[in-house]
Amino acid sequence: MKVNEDAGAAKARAGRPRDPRLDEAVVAATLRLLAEEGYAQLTVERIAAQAGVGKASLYRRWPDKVSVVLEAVSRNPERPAVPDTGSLRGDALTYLQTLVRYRTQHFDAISAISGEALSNQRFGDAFRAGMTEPVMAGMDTILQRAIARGEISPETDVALLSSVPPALLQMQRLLAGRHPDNDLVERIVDQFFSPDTDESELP
Amino acid sequence: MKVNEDAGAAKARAGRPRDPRLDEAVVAATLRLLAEEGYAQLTVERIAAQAGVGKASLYRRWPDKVSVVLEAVSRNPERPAVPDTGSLRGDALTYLQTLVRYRTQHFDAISAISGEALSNQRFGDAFRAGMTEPVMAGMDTILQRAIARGEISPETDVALLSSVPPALLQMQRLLAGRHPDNDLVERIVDQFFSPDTDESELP
DNA sequence: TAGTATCGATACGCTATCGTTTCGTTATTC
DNA sequence: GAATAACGAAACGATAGCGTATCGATACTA
Repeated sequence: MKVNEDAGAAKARAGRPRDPRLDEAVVAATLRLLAEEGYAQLTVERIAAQAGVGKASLYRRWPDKVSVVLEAVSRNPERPAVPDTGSLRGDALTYLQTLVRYRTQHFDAISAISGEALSNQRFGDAFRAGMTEPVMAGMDTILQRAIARGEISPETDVALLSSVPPALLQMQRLLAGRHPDNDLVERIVDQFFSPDTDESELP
Repeated sequence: MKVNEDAGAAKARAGRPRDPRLDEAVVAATLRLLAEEGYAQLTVERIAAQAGVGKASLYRRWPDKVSVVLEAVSRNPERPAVPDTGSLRGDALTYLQTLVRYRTQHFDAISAISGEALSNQRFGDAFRAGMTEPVMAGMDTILQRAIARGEISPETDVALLSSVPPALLQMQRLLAGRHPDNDLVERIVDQFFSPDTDESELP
């Protein structure tokens, strides 16, 4: 079932080879424009100009504009390691602060296409690939460990609780118009990931 | 400081008067198209056709397409009364179930412009007018009452907790692709608006 | 050295859609 | 009944943006 001589080897063809840095430049430019100006303002010409790339090179790699956008937002950039500080509060704080620090632009770009995600299958899949996978998976791990330690009830709705940080970070961004900061992360952790600060179990 | 003869009275002019039902038809059509097909697919021609209205009548009322969209999403439709069942759990359950039942389309329309809200001032304001005002205000009242009754700590971050239901309902809509139902509302209420079901204060 | 594929730049054709205008008709005031 | 303004329908001009094609230059294979 061999596909082609160079399908696996990926080398040895006549002509000038493609510059792999152009792929990255286009993706980065797309994310930046999406985050800063929104999907409605996004044009192929502006992506190419922002990336310092000719339109032809872009269309050599992707069949149309939508495909560029979908790949850009569903690519998973550097994923922060899930911390293991020994407490739910510590883990959540560390993880969320790292996320906020390194992935603000990516979150904004995802938000910029969220409107289309409701009515368009491909955008919905890209939204999930860019949001669920990298964010909620980490929170899930953190919560499972907290349950194993006995910090929170085994009946905790982990899936629901995992979606609280990304949902609130995005919502506060929309409501307040500012990027989330460490203060907001602390409020979220205090309210939702600090077992029993005000009620019980003080031994 | 009189503006015009009929500015306040709003009547008594020559010629056929405008039909106020057309305003409603345009707004309703805009919300429906936004919710079902997204902002990127929205055109003036389709709004007019969906509303059964000529384009001229639309442009007689609004200066451009953006203004139509902004008015449609920031109008506040029927606002459900804030219930007073005597418990946080009962209030939250009743209020959120009513919201989910009656305002799903409006929420989806708001989501459809949320991408633009990040990068465009006017859309940001419309998002807040259509989301913050009608939803979080009700949750705020419910939580203040719960604090007064002693159901939850006075140090509860009310603003943050108020934003959990709309944020989670929208997020789950994006993640799961289905409209929120009573089951999801119950999970949210169980997890975030049911004081101390699994820890303490059983007398 | 010949052949080929990529590069940025740029011109091109095509389509979609905005916002305007015109038409004959209808509702209201004077 | 004359004047006026809104009504739906439809044609219109203008523009923006997509995706393609062409250019000379460049980088690689054979």
